[in-house]
Amino acid sequence: MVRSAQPTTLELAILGLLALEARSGYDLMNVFESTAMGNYSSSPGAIYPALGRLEKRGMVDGEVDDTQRLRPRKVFRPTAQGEETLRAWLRREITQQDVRRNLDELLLRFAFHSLLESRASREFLRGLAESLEAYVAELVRQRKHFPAEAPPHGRMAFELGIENYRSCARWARRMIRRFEEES
Amino acid sequence: MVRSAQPTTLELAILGLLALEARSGYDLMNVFESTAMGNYSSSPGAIYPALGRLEKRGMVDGEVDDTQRLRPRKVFRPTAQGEETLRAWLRREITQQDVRRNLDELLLRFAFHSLLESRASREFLRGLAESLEAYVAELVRQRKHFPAEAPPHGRMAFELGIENYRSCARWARRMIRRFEEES
DNA sequence: TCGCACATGTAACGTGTTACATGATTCA
DNA sequence: TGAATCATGTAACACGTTACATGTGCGA
Repeated sequence: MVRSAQPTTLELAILGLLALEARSGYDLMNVFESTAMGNYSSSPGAIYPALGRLEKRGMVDGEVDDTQRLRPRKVFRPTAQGEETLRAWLRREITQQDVRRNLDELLLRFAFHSLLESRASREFLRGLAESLEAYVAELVRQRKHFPAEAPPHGRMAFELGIENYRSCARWARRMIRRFEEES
Repeated sequence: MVRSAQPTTLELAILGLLALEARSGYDLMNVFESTAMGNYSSSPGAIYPALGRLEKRGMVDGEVDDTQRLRPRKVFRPTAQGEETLRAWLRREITQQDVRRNLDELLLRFAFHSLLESRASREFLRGLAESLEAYVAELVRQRKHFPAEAPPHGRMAFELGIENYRSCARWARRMIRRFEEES
C-alpha cells in the first residue's frame, strides 16, 4: 500500500474493466487485443506490471483460482479504495486540456459511466459537449487566420479535425437526449 | 551519423515541419503548443533531445543564426537523407494496424503530403478510405455480436468510434474527389 | 530593477515496447 | 511428438514528462 502516484490511463482502464467484472491479467490482454479498446495497449509487459502496481497501491486484490485444470489464474477485483479512485476519475471535471489532448481518455471514462448514477453521465456529457463546442469555435477562428501559403494538405487534415470534434459534440448532445427520453 | 533506429512519431513530425520551413527548437515548441498539432507534445524536454537524435543520425542539420539581437538561435533543416526518410514515411503502405491504433499518425502523414506529388496523395487517400471502410465493417460485425449484458455506456462509446471512423472515411473520399476535379 | 519573451538545454523518473522465459494441458 | 491455447511473468531499452538551470535583450 505504497504512496499513490496518480494512476496512468492504462491503470484506470484496467481498474474500470475489473470493476465491471473480475478478471485475470490474461483476460485483460484479450480484452485490449480483441475489442475496440485496442488503442490501449495489451502485451504482458504492460499489463502485468500495471496490475502489480495497482496491487501494491491497494487498488486491486488478486485471488488465485486453481479450480480449472489449466495453469492457475490470478483473478483480480478492485478494493474499496480502488473503486473510490475509479469513481473519482469518472467524475473528474472536464477541462479544455482534456478535450485537446486526451479525448480518447474522456471517451474511455464515459464507457465506464455505467458504474455511476445516470445523473453523473448526463452532467459529464453536458460538460463534454460544451468543451467540444468551445474548442470547435476556436478551431474555426484559427482557420480564418490561416496564412494563404499554408500547405493545402495540412489545411485538409485540419478540416477533418474540426469535423471529428463536431461529430463528437453532436454525439454527446444526442446521448443527452437519449437519457432524457428514458426518464 | 549513428545507426538509425526507426524514428518516433515526434521525430517524424519535426522532420516534416523542418521540410516545410527551417526552424529552431523554440519555433517547434511554439508550433506544437499553439496549433492543432498540440497532441504531439511540446516541452523542451522532448523537442531538444529529439532534435539532438535527428542530428546525430544525420537527418537534420543545424546552423547557428546570430544576426538577431537576442540569444543566438540554432536553425535546423533536413539533410538529403532526412528528406528521404521523411518521404519514405509519407509513402509507407497503410496497414490495418495503422488504422486501428495510429490513425492520428496517418493524418499527420497526410498533412505533410504537400511534399509529394499529388498522385501519391490520391493513392494514400484511397488506401486510407479502403482500410477505414474495412475496419468499420468489422466494427459493425462486432456490434451485432455484442452481448446483451454489455454495459450501455460502453456500447454508446463504441457507436461514437464507428461514427468517427466513418466520417474519416467519407472525408478521404471527398478529398479524392477534390483532387480529381482539380486535374 | 523586475519581469517577460526569446532561446537552449539537462537530469531524474516512470512507463510502454519488445523480446524472452516458463509452465500446464489438449489435440492432431 | 509437436503445436496451439491458456497463463504469468521479467529484463533491457528508449522515450516523454516534469522540473530545473541558464542566458540575452527589451520595456515598464
